[in-house]
Amino acid sequence: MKPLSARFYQRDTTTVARELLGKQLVRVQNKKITSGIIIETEAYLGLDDPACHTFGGRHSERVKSMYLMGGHAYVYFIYGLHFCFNVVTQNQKKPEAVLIRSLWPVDGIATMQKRRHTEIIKNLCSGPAKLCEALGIDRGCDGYPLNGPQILITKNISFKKIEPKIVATPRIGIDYAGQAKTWPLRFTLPGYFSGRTY
DNA sequence: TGACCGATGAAT
DNA sequence: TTCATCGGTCAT
Repeated sequence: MKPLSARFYQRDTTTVARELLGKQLVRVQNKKITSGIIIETEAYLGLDDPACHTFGGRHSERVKSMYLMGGHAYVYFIYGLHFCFNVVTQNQKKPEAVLIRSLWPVDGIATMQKRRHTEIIKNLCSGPAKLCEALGIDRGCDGYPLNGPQILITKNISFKKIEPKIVATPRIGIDYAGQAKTWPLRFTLPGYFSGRTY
């Protein structure tokens, strides 16, 4: 399992959000491996994006990881009970990120079922907070590099195969963001995994 | 110090 | 569609 290079992340955020589809997110914790194929992402475009936590150059303690070089994790706590996992993109001058919204479970499914308190496969990683719980990702993972050993992202399905299937839609849960709520920055693979175990 | 609100999930 | 639930943010 060779992790993606840092250069993969240090590019245009929308491009990274699209190309992360079909990649495999791997979490190693207490010698337990859980992983899944990324099937839904959202791009957050930094200083000029009203939906982004760094909009207008906000630089609080919570978002400090977004100012790391591309290739690190940004994990934050939301709604008083959930965590969301993001991949930092670009560079320190461009604090942008990609929210990972759902996975197709691959490794460690029994572990995920235990952590999620459900046997139902489709409920394990089908949401940003669900996949964090299934993979054991919390605020302690904030700022981790994405080339291991605790968290890494590897190639899996070729992007050429994925690309024709990608559908772009507006992002979820950002009604406050004015015009930006219509920007097509959410990327999914509708039906791609139907007929499989997901 | 305090009010407000959220990149959600689960039950209804 | 409703609500649980509390940290982050920003205005006092």
